[in-house]
Amino acid sequence: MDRYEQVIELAKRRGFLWNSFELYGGTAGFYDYGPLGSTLKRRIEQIWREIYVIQEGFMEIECPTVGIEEVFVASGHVGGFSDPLCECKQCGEAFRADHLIKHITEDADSLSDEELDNIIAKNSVKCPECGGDLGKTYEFNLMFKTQIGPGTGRKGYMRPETAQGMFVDFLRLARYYRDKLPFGATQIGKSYRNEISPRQGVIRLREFTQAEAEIFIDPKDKSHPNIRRFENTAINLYSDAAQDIGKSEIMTVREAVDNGIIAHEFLAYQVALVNHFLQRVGIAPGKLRFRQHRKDEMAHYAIDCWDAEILTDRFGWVEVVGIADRTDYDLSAHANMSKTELSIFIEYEQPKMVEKFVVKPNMGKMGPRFKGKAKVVAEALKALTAEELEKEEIKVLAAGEEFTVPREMVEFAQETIKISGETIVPHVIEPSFGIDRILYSVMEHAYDEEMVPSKESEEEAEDEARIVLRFKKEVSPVKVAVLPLLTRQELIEPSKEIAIKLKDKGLLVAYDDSGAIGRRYRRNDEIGTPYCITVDYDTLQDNTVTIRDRDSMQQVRAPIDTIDNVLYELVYTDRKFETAGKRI
RNA sequence: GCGCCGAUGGUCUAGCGGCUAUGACUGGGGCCUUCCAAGCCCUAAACCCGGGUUCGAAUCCCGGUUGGCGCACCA
Repeated sequence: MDRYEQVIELAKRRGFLWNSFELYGGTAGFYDYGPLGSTLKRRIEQIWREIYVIQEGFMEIECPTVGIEEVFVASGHVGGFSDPLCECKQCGEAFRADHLIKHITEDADSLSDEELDNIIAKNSVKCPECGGDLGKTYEFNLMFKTQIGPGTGRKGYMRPETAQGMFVDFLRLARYYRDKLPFGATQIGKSYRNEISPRQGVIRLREFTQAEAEIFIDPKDKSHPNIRRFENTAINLYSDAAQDIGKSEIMTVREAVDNGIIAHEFLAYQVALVNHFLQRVGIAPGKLRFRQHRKDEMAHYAIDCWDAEILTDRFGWVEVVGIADRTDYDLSAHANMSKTELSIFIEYEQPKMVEKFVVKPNMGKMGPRFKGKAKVVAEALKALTAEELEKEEIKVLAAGEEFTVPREMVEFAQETIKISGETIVPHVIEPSFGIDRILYSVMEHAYDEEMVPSKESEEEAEDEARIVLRFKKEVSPVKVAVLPLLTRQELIEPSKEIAIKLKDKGLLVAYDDSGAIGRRYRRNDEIGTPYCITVDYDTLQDNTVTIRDRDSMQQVRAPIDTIDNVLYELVYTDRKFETAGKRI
């Protein structure tokens, strides 16, 4: 049993992850989050929100998971998110049809399926594997298609990423942020991709949770106002160059920027922020690296792109976050599609005075003379020089026709114009998180089997394994278990009272009075509960209980009346366990 | 999508033509129990689905579903 199997087995058994639709045999690529999984996921998302929404100030929005066709035509997903596949009739191997004819045509990737078939037939392209005949080319689009409304209603797609919602809402967002760059918006939600063959459990799903931020910045200023926060943070970088020698390198953010390893300060800040987030939710720092996209794997419009990768036992390095400078690609694409300018007006610190040659055709005179052609003639005039405009009879070519314009119909002058700013299309910095993958990684990195001496077999000295999920206290689904030492009414009653007190403090509490105390400790270790409170007979004498620490199995004794505050501080602040009570 | 290998209580598993289908752990109820999976009693719980072969199928064959691995794919 490898680590993956151990984690998945525990996850299934204890209510973290279940195969969806199991009752009906299940379907690949879908997972249910059970009671603990769902809670764990929410805790991870909550930390994400704390960092991106509260600290960074990128407000969260919520857009539909179904999108209309235009959105995904603009984003390129309708055309580009599918691949033309064609299969060998003999051996069944599937190939990218456009790749098969790359050596024959130049623009192979822009051809239709029919055109691809034609070229394949004309050049009698055969299966590269076995030489067999190739079948018809078909498009495999990775988006789930649906229909909006009844009948022949409008075409819709399940969104393959949450990002488009933020781009589509750009103008509204810009207004919300009062037209000041940089600003950003975030979204946490489900996205859908009809994967050809989803595998590897929760690593590749057909329905998955993304957390994305779209940060809009000034293309001419990619510094970050708060870079000092991370300047000296050391990060494990696996740059393009480092990949050539196959060894990542730990360096500070400042070094990475100064040496041009990360394209610019703003992107470097985002890389550092992701690093901070992943470690806070419990990813082992030694199993985390940032890999730069190679020149040939990066999207053509992107300036620089880094993937956060986490080392897992079975799958090796798994990509969990992508951080990219996508330039103005997305906004420009939607601007073209929607025929709406998606830009921001940036005011200069000092208005610029610009000398400009201005041509002012007198439309009141030109209109009657040139009728319907007046507009094109006027446009043509604007392109002329002062010298040409000074002639008595101005000859101008417009719409393939020569027109003669009398001098008095057009004025021109050298003018000084005040320009107080300019319109720019912001660049987009996009950190995009795969929450499901992060959740699995958090579980795997938290999973630990520890050998502890067994009480019973002292002579044989047979140790037994203690399974512990060493979650960060912040992310553990259950924060504290309350356990009467024995199943006796006089201990049960005060235990339940303590549980209520802790719930009132907002802590997720488990109460358990079945079985021997040791068994209950182990049950809670297995789901990563950081603290157990035990009520014993001393409690009835002096109103104190024991608090047991999951990682060290040490106990302290603390009074009941402040137990809720103590637990809260242990879980959510830096308060040390040793300070929680008297060491036993 | 192709190829190879698997699928038995909640979990892990035995069985490989002839049962009332092993066993362990877990779960529930009870007894006992003063701090790390103790003991005793009781109890619940499974042959992935559909066809076929056979007197008889958990077992053999075919198809499907599903899981793992390899290939392809992975904006």
